[in-house]
Amino acid sequence: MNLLHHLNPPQKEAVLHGEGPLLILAGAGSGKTRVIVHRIAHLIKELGIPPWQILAVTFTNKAAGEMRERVEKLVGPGEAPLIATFHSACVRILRREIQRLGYDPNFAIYDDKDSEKLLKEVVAELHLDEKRFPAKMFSSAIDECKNAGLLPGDLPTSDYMQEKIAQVYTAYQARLQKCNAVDFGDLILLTVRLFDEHPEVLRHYQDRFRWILVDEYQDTNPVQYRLVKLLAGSLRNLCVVGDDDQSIYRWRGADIRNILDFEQDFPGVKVVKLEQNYRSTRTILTAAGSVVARNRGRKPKTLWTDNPLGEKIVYRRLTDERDEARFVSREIERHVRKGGDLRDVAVFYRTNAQSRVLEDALVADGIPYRMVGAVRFYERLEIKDILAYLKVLDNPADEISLKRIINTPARGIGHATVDKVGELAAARGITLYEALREASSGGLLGAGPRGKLAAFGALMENFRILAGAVSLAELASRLIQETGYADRLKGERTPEADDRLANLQELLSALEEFDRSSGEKGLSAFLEQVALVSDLERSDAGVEAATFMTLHSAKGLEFPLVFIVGMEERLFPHVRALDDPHQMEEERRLCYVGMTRAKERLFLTNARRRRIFGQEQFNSPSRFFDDIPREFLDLEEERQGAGSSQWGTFGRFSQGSHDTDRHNLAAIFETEIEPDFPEVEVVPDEAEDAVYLGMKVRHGKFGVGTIRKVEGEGDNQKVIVWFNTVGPKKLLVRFAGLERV
DNA sequence: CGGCTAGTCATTTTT
DNA sequence: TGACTAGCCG
Repeated sequence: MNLLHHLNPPQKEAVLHGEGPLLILAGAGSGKTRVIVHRIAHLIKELGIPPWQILAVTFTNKAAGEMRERVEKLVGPGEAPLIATFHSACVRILRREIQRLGYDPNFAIYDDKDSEKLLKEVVAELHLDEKRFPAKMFSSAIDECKNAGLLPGDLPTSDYMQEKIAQVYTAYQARLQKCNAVDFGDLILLTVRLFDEHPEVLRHYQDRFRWILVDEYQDTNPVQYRLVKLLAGSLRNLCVVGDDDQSIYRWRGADIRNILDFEQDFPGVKVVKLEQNYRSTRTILTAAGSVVARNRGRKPKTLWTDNPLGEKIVYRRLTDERDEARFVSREIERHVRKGGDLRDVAVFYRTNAQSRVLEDALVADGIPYRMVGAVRFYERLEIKDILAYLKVLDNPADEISLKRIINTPARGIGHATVDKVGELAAARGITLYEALREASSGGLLGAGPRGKLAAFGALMENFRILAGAVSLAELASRLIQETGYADRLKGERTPEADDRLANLQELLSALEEFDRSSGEKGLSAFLEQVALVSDLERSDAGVEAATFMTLHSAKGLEFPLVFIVGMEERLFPHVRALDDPHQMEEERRLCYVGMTRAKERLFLTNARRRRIFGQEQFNSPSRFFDDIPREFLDLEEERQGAGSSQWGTFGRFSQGSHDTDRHNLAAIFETEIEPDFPEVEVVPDEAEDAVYLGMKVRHGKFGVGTIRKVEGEGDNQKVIVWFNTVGPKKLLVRFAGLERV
């Protein structure tokens, strides 16, 4: 197979580049992944590089998975190199080497919640006032430090606050180490520290990974950059791919300078620009480009496309957010009526709070949707509880998990008891788990608590023995039963408790699957996957439903039909960005990312009036409209033949005089639109035999319910179902996938 | 221990 | 406005 066959000249150039640093500036929709995948295949198949000498790094598991799949298609199954996220690549290294830094190889990985809990304890121990020094503040400060690659000793102690942060950071790290745990930031930072402090280890990995590729390079933070630079060493076979215009994670420590200054940092670098877009219509691409073109800190580039001009971008200013949602819902319905597929539709918003009213509207119209990044499976209470048991079995030093389960379900071990054991542990310099055993025999506690601790200790010891003997699914199943966790939930007899039980069942299925596919890799491996993957691969990706997500999670995706809602000043761009030019540039990039997700049709909407935190707001249209050439927009007023001449002034506004101009523009954008989209009139029809009043049905999302009303017939038939969990829902029978119970 | 209430806080969140 | 949480009381 000819690897170069379907590549354009710059793509070929990037694929064929040999040794030495390579920077690929890949605009939106320019075939970036295609280039990386082909480059990897080229290294292996043409240059004869052994796959194990190649390391490809991405930011998400999803991206890594996709890339691996595509590489395997080119080089054959099992022949792909290590393609991993930054975090999982680091875990791999740390599992082998972390003893050099004073941790055990079975270290736990704390998520944000776990580490904040630990931080709270640290703040309390240092007798700091929680009001003046909230744990959250330290949490983000420490996170920033870790992103920047700073150890506690690197912090300036000039002012009081800095000093406190350094103090808490130091104590926090000590506590983490005592728990034999690391947080997300540590995964990267400890790896860098390992390389700094143990040059021979670094040399080993430099020798191993001779070819390195980094995807989404614009999102790397300074430690990640340092890590990459260390690994690339003197061979400098480093290929980074990114787009400065799509850098939207500055607030999380991503440093856009990593990509802007790459050429200075790696003299002699080969730079390839991928500027042909294969995704969007010319209208969409040009409009998006004009929004981001206003930014100062960007690499000059011009995206172009051979695609047709396509339809105009629809702009609508609606009365309020509910009206806006109904508009979206109606347009989606129209798309479906024309024979369109719901999987082609995505709705993006700036803040999660906006999703709710959209959900309501789609539910009311019976249009199925799925929300990306909503409640994560592994973050559910009951799942975290059972996982905490597993974590203690795997790593008894894990104090946070131990404290979580010691009285869950309730077994009469209160705070006072735990505190006493904690003091004992501190005094003896042993772990809480070890102190447990001592306290359950010594004279520290009264007979009651002592007995309860002893019982808990015995329970855990039994499970530890069991853990070595049975499968993970079996272990967890017995854990759920024998700790009384299941009984407690069953006793509640509420829909919520039933949900929880169902979730636990799902956890068991995930464990079974892991037992089957991973070949006895064991508890540590499973917990690691949980920590790093954060969500269960849900099989609903192929379900016919519209997709809702924040603009941030939209990066890397594409849809034929895209809605961006809430295009208003103070919402998008967000209020917090209004007085910070750097943040404003990021908002612009975010807008660019959102718009360039659309392949064929783009809808931009906003609301004149919006309730935010119970407050009415009247926001003018987003300033991003200032930069979209007027001829690319479909405004309703145009159809009515009004006001088009006013558009001559469009686009001339300078950033400096924004506020007054804003009002002019707002006036221009006030378009005559039906204030309301009334509910569809429907004729009840009870003769239909597929569904009937009073029928008990099950819905994939809402569970079991009873049909209270049937409306319409054929494709448009709707039912109102009274669900046990969520109450009444109106559903389109065709889509609801109702199952008779 | 657990259930309630009053007070707080509200951008985005790949791992 | 509404979701979450710390702290109090039964």
